Amino acid sequence: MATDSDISGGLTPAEMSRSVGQRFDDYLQSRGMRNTQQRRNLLDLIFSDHEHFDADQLLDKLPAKGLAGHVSRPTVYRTLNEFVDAGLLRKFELEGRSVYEHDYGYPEHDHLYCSQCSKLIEFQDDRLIEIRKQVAAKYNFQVRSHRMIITGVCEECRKNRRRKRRPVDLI
Amino acid sequence: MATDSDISGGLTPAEMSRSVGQRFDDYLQSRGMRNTQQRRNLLDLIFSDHEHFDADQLLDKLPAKGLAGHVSRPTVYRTLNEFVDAGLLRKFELEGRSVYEHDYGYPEHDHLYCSQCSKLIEFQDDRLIEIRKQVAAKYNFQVRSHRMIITGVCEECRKNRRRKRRPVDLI
DNA sequence: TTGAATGCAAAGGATTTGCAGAGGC
DNA sequence: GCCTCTGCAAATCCTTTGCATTCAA
Repeated sequence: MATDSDISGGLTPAEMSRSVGQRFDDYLQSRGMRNTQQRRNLLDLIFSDHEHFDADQLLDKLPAKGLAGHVSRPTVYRTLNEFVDAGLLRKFELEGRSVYEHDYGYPEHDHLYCSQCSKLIEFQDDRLIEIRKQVAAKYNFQVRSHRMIITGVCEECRKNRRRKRRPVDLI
Repeated sequence: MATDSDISGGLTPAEMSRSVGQRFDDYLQSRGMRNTQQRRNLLDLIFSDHEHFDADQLLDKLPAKGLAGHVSRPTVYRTLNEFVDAGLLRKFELEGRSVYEHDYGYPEHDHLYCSQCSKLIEFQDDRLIEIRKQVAAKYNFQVRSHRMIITGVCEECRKNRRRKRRPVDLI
């Protein structure tokens, strides 16, 4: 395990995007929803790489207002919820914001979170699944999912620690 | 392990409140801050039991506005941050809100979260600490803390599942 | 007395919603 | 053409902040 690329399923972004697109089409079909330009724009943008992102970061990556391909803020939020619903994205809370990552076709994993530079590092450890299984059995709890986040300081920030300020603040 | 009472340190609430009070006094002293009526009210209320809560739930437990012992909303928020700072409370995010639980004198643990009734169940498993240690070593990551939440449906809600609606919605 | 803390009102940031017009199917 | 979707503006929710007053030390 487990940088972002180590952990991926082995498909190219283009292949991934195609199969994700099919799944989303099915989702739309089954609900009588429409395959709009905006939904396609967002899906393409999101599945062109494997990064974690929040709504604002996604908006920043979109063409500016007025340009072709732009999508409004409310539609971005609405569509992100649809993607989660369709099983394409997973959502979790970090520092009061919603953060999204690929779900469909992407192996289950957890995260290290650097509180200095806000970087998320993925890791995978099967023992977590074993533990959650045992705990669930003990409490007669029906598991849907889990989320483990280890917070601290990443390797890079440890090296750069001449000052205590965040790199972000120094820009 | 581990209902709330199983997991606790074995002190009575009164004993706990006393030692927590001392720690908070030290915190205030060391920063030239004042031991106000409002801070005492909140500390007493919070450490009279071991429940998880958010700011609104705490406000609901306080005497109503106008009555003795009431504390305003901004002061509640300010004081909760102080308690976290002082190491008395731990804070985490759930469904977009900040949730608080006892930290000082309370063993490290993780949670099962019921998505139907919003109940939090505590559990403790030392293997998680071992895993986080190993993962941290692999990524040369300096751990400060971790948080694991297993989401699903609790025993009670599984039994009551004649309807799919939340108990909350039925009231 | 004096600076810190409180309460009020208002601001702030993230996200959602009502509605009229645009656009899939 | 019908009905969904979009974009706009405004609302909502949670939390924080500015400021005059109150109060602990």
